[in-house]
Amino acid sequence: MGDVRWLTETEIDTWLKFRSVVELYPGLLDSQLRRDSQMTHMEYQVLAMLSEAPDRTLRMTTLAARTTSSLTRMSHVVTRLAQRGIVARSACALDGRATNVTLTDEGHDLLVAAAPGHVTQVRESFLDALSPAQLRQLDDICDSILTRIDPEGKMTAR
Amino acid sequence: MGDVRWLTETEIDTWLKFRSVVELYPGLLDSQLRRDSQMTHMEYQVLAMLSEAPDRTLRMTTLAARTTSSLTRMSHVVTRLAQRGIVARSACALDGRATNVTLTDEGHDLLVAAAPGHVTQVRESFLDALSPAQLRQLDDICDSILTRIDPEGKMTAR
DNA sequence: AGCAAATTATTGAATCATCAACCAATCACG
DNA sequence: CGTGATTGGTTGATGATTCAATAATTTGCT
Repeated sequence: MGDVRWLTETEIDTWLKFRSVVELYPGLLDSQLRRDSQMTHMEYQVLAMLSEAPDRTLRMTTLAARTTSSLTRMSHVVTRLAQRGIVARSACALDGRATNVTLTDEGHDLLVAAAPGHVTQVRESFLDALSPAQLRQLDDICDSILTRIDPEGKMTAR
Repeated sequence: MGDVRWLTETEIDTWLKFRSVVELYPGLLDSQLRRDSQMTHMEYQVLAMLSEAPDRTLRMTTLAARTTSSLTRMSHVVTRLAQRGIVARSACALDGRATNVTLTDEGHDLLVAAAPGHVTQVRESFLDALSPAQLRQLDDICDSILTRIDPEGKMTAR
């Protein structure tokens, strides 16, 4: 239990900026997708990950890991998407505990319709805001941070 | 209405990492503060900003801007903090529309008790994860992003 | 002065996330 | 081969955030 190392002025500045970004960014993504495509960013991410998976199907745990979601949260998200006919749940033949989630055709149509707006948002607020050098720097920076906050890579599996 | 510029593989990689960070980070801060100090990160930020203000008092709008919060959200947060005796609302003498929010002594004690744990969390998950060069890079990167997502600086006033 | 527009803030309903508790299936290992 | 531990997943209650609507005050203009 050593003493706390308080932050310097410079550290506070950088920290508060970073804090603003992580606090503001999720809401930005949510509001564009909600407004234009009636879905949250987490829902979009689910559709995107399923659309790239074999048979457009993934297990709950995998889906949660690929979208940085807790299993609990994913369960609620999938319940809502299933009620809307966007995904379908099914039992996994290989493991009786597991649940498979499949993207329906309807869900795929929804993703196709939502993608341009979302990609444009990502370009305008992120990719086009930074130089190629900054993007490379940020890639490394995110690696370092993720190593600290999710050492096992449980939440960030690819 | 031009065509969408889809993302390259490299862009997708960087984007998904960044996305993971912004998605994971707020929850990390919340869970440490909730566990150790019975408050959310937004509540901590309110206490921190008030503690540095003259008379430990700020107007709602200023408080919202300094904590990257909407006014609506801040109104709810302040209602809860006031119920717990951590802050006090009062009318602003200069502008009949405005509300002042003041940190109580009890609130200040709570902040003092919570600060070491929070600062340690910030060091371990952020400042100590990055080199001095990376911190400088990230400072610039955050400036660029914030310019895009909050051009007027409405949410990020200091 | 007088009135429209903008600013400041609050409220209530709906939505979403988190936490704790739980259940069922599989694994590890004596 | 059985039993305790682990893994995979769901549920319901609680709490926080957003959205839309509303109200009161001030500002800008003529």
